[in-house]
Amino acid sequence: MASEEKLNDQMIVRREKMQALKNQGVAPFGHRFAPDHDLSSDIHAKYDASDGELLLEQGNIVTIAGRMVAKRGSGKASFADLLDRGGRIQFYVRQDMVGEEAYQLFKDSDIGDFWGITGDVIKTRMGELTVRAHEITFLTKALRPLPDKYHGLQDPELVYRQRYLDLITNRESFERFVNRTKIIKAIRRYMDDNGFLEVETPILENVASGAEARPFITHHNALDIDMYMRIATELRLKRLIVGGMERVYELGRIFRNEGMDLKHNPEFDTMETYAAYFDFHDVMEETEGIVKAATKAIYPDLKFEYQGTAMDFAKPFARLHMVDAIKEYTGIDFWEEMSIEQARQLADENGVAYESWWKVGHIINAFFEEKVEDHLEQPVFIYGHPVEISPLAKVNEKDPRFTDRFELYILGSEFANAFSELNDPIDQRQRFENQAKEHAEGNDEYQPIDEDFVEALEYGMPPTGGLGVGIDRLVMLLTNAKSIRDVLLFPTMRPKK
RNA sequence: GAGCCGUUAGCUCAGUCGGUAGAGCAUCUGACUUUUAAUCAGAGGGUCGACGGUUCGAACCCGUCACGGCUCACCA
Repeated sequence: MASEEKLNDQMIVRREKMQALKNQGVAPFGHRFAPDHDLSSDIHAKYDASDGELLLEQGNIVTIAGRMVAKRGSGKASFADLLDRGGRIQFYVRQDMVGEEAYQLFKDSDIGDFWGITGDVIKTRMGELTVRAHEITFLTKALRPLPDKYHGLQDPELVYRQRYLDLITNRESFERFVNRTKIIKAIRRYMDDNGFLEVETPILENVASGAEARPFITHHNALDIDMYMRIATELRLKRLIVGGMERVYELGRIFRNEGMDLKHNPEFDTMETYAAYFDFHDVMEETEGIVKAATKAIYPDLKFEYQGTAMDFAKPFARLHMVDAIKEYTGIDFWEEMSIEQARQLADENGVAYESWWKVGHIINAFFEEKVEDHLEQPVFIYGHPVEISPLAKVNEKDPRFTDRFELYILGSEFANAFSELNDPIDQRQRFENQAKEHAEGNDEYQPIDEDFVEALEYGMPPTGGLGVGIDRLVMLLTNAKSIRDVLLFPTMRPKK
């Protein structure tokens, strides 16, 4: 509480200035102000190229509002920078133009205060586009000083806890969040344009299923039952396919009670899409379309850099069977039928660790993750995952060891996971039961049996292609962010105490 | 969860061998009617993350804890 916090010299001075404003009849926390529709960025766009003398002749009048983020005062004429959502623009206040009283008010104002400025657009001697104030309106007092105007806010803890300060002082961070929104809007537009219906399904669930992850548990008081925060939207959306919606998607928050690091936050956004009559090849086309539409929103030519690596999304994305990928990078051929003993021997020989309850498919997956994943740089669809690690995917018609599933890999990370959905209720029940068995044998991340979902399948779900996309990961890639925390406005933090 | 690193003025950061705390920005006073991290002259501002220990003496050495960052493990 501020009342308990010790005020430093600057906070005391600003409170005194606030009182002085009140005494003069100026509201320190003002009311409505009507800037015209031009933001600082619009003014730059319109006039940056114009000649200074021409601008003076034209006398273009603008009204802008924003936070004063820099101030270069002088006796009877001052320059300052105003920040609005379009960016910064310099403004110029002269005593002989705004009057003595207003000029004194301006001189007494602090960096961080909000001003409304009406004036003409000019260019200074140095050629900087500037709004020369005719009238200034004090809008809001800042009672605390802003972070260093040159370095911005650097302390990562403060960047995440006090994101508003990061947004004020670090423009690239502000732009990144604007781009996040552009990416998400582009994805939604792509889905809408392709006949998918956006839906919303429950976040509070009685069974947390649809993925292998530990859920958050919460409690509903009136019903006196524990509930789970959803870990996926999968099983709800498939019920809607049973219900005849045919093409649905949901883009929203899911929650997993697991570790946090550069790529993981306990709450994060996914998009899942389901299309009746699609198989996983159709979903690959769809996925490529989504990723390219998202990329285009930021990089129209589909070329960009991520942390120094050049990425080119203009070309078609490569497609590679998981077993072929392992063969390519290790020479080991898992197409050959083998016993669990043989698979374990290969794992031992190649330093791949495994659990006692693992089957051959788990070991194939481990080879992929340890020997292949890191080498995948440009976008590639890896398909044909073993059935053991794909409890919701349809098995391949020709080789029942593998499923009609794919994941999109870029720069060693997974960006999408998709498959021809399992629509056989008998098989589905069997796979849930196998998962329950794995749980008993030591896998603590498993899919609990969702009886209600199996019942839905019994009514008949058409052949369906499903897709899951990690939205935050995609935003990281497209905004050159190293940490997931840099694309989340308010990442999860331990309480400050 | 483990290992390593960090925490000093509002912000960004120095701080030597353990000897009573420094800079820039910001703030305050004064000067200045085209500045650009404005400039010039002066001034104020600190629970050195918290607690404990060693020592005549601790920002500095040791221990515990808190918060954060990175790496690893698990996962998307």
